[in-house]
Amino acid sequence: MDEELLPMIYETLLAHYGELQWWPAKTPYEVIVGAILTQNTSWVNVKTAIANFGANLSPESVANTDIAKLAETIRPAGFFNRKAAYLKAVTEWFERYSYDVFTIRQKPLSKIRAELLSIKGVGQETADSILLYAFGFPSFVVDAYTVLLCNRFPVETGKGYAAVKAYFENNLPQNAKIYNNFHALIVINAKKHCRKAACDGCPLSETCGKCRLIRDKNLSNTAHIL
DNA sequence: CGCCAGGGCCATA
DNA sequence: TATGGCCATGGC
Repeated sequence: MDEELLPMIYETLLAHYGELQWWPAKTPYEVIVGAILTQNTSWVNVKTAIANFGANLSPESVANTDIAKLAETIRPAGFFNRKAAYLKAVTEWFERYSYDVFTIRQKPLSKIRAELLSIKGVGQETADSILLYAFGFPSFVVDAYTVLLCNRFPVETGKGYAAVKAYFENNLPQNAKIYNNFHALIVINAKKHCRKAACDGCPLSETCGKCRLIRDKNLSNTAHIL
């Protein structure tokens, strides 16, 4: 509908939080591990699981770790039996490139994305998170917070992961740095303001449908009292 | 106590 | 293609 709405949301969040250049991880491989572990799981639990690796958070170490022990290491992240198998699978894929991010970055985005999607345990969001945050490809990440945001603004993205992803990529410059920041900003802001009725102080309160709803309700309550 | 968190797989229709 | 059950922990 409004061609400028999405860029406006981005600029508003950027002005409020600044450049994030995100993913809380020290290495690309740690991004990969985090992307698997955070599937339907709070980041607090993921942090605990990652801390359990100690100095063994490397693809070589994971490849050489017994899967039962790996599962025990990541236990706090939940779904640990499945995720241990997923970590093994994605690490095997990474090994095909000798754990070398530079080599991967020379390949076409579409090829790497297809390979990631063929790995058991790597769906679209996880694939895009890895592409964008571990490797720096311009591949927009759609998550639950992104859909939440879209539902509260008059943006006609269409339904399904691919449609939402395409909407963002078609209405923003195709730029990894912007995709990186925007998704990070969406997550940070949603965690801070979209839970319960925590719209107070939300930088998007002027245009967000839910923020406006709550504001109008409060106004009518006040008016009623007066 | 129940709900849910930066999903994805698999069986079923 | 589209649901629904399942996986599991920890914070609130």
